[in-house]
Amino acid sequence: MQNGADTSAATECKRWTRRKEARPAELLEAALDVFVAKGFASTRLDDIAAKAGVSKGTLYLYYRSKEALLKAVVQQNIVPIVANAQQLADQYSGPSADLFRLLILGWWQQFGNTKLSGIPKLLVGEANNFPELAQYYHDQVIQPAHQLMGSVIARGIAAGEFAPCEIPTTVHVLFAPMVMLSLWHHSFGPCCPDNLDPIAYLNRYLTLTLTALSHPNQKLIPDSAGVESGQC
Amino acid sequence: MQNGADTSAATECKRWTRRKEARPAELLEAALDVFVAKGFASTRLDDIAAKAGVSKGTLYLYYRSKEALLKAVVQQNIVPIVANAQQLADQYSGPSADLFRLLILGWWQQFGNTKLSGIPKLLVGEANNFPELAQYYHDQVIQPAHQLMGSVIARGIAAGEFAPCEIPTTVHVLFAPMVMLSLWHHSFGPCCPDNLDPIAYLNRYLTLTLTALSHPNQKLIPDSAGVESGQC
Amino acid sequence: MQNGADTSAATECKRWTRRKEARPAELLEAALDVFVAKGFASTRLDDIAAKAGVSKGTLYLYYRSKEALLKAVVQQNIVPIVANAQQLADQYSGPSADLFRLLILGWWQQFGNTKLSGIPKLLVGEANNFPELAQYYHDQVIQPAHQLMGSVIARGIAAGEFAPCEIPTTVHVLFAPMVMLSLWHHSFGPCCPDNLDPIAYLNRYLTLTLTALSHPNQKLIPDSAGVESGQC
Amino acid sequence: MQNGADTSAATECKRWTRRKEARPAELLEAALDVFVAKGFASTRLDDIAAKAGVSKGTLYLYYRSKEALLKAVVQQNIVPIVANAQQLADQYSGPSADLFRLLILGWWQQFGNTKLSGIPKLLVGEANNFPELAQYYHDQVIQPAHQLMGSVIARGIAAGEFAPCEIPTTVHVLFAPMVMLSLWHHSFGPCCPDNLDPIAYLNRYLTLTLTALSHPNQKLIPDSAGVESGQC
DNA sequence: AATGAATGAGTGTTCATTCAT
DNA sequence: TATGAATGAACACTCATTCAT
Repeated sequence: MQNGADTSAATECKRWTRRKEARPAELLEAALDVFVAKGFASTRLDDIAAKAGVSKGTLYLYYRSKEALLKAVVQQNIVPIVANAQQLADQYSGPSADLFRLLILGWWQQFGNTKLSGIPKLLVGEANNFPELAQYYHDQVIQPAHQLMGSVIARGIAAGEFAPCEIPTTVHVLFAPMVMLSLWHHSFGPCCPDNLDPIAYLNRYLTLTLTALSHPNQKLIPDSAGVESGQC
Repeated sequence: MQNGADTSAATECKRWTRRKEARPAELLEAALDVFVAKGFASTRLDDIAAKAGVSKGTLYLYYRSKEALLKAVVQQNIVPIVANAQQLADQYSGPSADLFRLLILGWWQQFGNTKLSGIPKLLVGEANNFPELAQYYHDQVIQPAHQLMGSVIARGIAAGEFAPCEIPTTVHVLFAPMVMLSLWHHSFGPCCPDNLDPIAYLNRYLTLTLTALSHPNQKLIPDSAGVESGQC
Repeated sequence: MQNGADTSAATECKRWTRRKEARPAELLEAALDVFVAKGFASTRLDDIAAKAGVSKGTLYLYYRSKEALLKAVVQQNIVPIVANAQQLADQYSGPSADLFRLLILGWWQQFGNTKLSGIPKLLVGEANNFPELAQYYHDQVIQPAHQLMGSVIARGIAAGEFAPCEIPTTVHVLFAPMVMLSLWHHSFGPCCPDNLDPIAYLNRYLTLTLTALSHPNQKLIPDSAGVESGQC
Repeated sequence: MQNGADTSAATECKRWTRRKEARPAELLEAALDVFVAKGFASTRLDDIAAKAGVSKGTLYLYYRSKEALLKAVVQQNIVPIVANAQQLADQYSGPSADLFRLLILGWWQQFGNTKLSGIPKLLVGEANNFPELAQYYHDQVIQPAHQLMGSVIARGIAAGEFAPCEIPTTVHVLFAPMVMLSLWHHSFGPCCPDNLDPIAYLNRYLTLTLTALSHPNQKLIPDSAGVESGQC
């Protein structure tokens, strides 16, 4: 339970009053846990209610439907994080590589190493079923996060730290390993003995990424190599 | 019922024979389509049957259950792919960077640019519900694929093309963007206007990756920076 | 909660006192409205509470259950009406046809043209579910009302104004159009463009009824015509 | 079970084939029974299924929803009846009073004395909740039936048998006792000891009605009497 | 081999009722 | 007295699975 507070005897006695205010957060936390563990469709509202220590009906006092619960989980937990990171970047003066590293490590501490890291799995799985939610997540999280990483890279290029490159695509590529770390943790990770060490993974990621960014692009694919798009 | 045609006895006979043998593959293809589009839980067997042009009961002549169908979809489609790639690598002689590039482009043509690319999304979403299946996929696909990429990198290091590095973690990091490309295509991609161009993505990925691999690692994170693992 | 006004202590006090006494009546009025509009089962106590401007819990301070509320609605509203009519009839001296007409018009003004007219629909719909309530309504309302109309007809026959007839059955027949007017108003009426004009209906009803009552019965159905009862 | 046929040994053996065709009718009959007994909202689909001897799921093979079931009950049972009556009237030559009587008695035998007589109660109770259904019933049943009765009265007036009158309103008034007989049967009737004899009721109704129709209207309500419309 | 009618367990959602405040 | 948060039983509806044909 993230929040270690909440339990001094003094506060405890105002149980009823506190409950009412705390309930939504409690429910959301339980919902997050179960959604992440089972996926959206396989989650039973009973499970969430049980985990939150309330009856099934209580859920409906706070959230209109199962889908609304999922939406709330996403909205409540995700949006603030990107804003923090943006602020950090705005105030930072120093080498862009350091800023990049700082942001990645911050991501790890505030998101990746948190139960919140289960959310991307949820959304990837349900994006087709709830396009509106996917859109929301894209607009509120992915797009700003990409924006942020892009601005850091641009900053580095401007300062001559990084080699010039096409930024949006670069960001897409460089974001992938972070997201995959989340997904792995909540999908194959638990199944596999060769458990991935996230710290080693992050260090390696940073090394590779910053090495790549700081060297001029090699001409690696001759123009004639012709990678062409197909169907699908 | 799927076609009103009461065709001639002759063709009827041949078609039936062909049908019988082709059935399992037809069913799996239909299942793949629907599973990928809706996710496991939201897929109705009715939909798969309808798409395959058979009755719902027929599915059970070939597959014991919905879960078995999912397993079959995965097994049928995935296993062959890695073997091909391994063979290609074994026979290749030439620069490791070129081999790397070849494998990535092969992956794109045989998997990423195919409806098979929907499978990772499926498995990520259901790994917790079907650990056995996740294990299977890990053992049969992920592990061999990582093995392969690892051997290519080792080959490059041995030849002095790539800088020495810790291989397993590097592979994890470098595989991530490929998988994410699949996932993106089947989750957020359809929702978002700034549609990602896969070819540009792959080119940028190769450039960044091979640049990083071919340069000695910078000391980017001072030992004192202390990234420490937490809970979760 | 229903109004933001924190009025002065003085009025506040008076209002509260008044409120307390008025509450049951207010609740019943709200209940009547909603029951009539939606039917018993489709009525939510929330709706009644909201309409009455109280919390749902308050309803239970005054009425044991939803069913009790329905009973109270019926009891509170219906009983007084027949008594008034009976009194009117007792005091009346004059042609029986005029008395008949007076009673019908009184019925219209005090009941038919009132939200009370929604009650018969309620009872018809729920009679099977609440036999005790149906019994109560029959004993307290239908039976006395029939009694009254019967006495008026008997009075007319005794005075030679009406032709002799079997009274109880006649009353049943002659009451039907009145009840139907209520029911129509609260069922098909609102759906249909050819809106029934109640006044024209009542006038026509009176004309037909009094014409029929004041003429000797024709022999309309030969004894041999044989209408025989069946099952059901 | 209305239809005494259906059960010879020969037909019985084709059980499966026959079932499929017979099912909808069986379900509708069960639905009619339960709906009439309990009202729409208080009817559980389980009850209908049990009464029909099928599982709950089977209902959904034939009817999309509870509401659709109600609609089907109404459509299947009601519409044909009016058509029959219209045909009878079209072919009849003879005194209009006799035709009137014939139609009323036909109504009794084909509808009033049948479980179908429970339908009006249903519709009156649910008209507000399903306006579309009410509209349908009005258009398909009430309106044609009124039309028919109106044409009979017009025929009588034209032939000099009946006194001239305003027909639509008259029809409304004269239809009421028939409908009420149905409603009574399925609401208060079962609760009350003074059980109404339908045959006596019908005879009395016919006598009163035909007496009224065949005499010139008395001036019963002086113009000054002023029945005026009010609120509601 | 193929069908599709039938099943019934399972789940999201509603709502009358209760009770701590 | 009044509240409204909480409950939990109840029910419509779904869908994987079965099986007589």
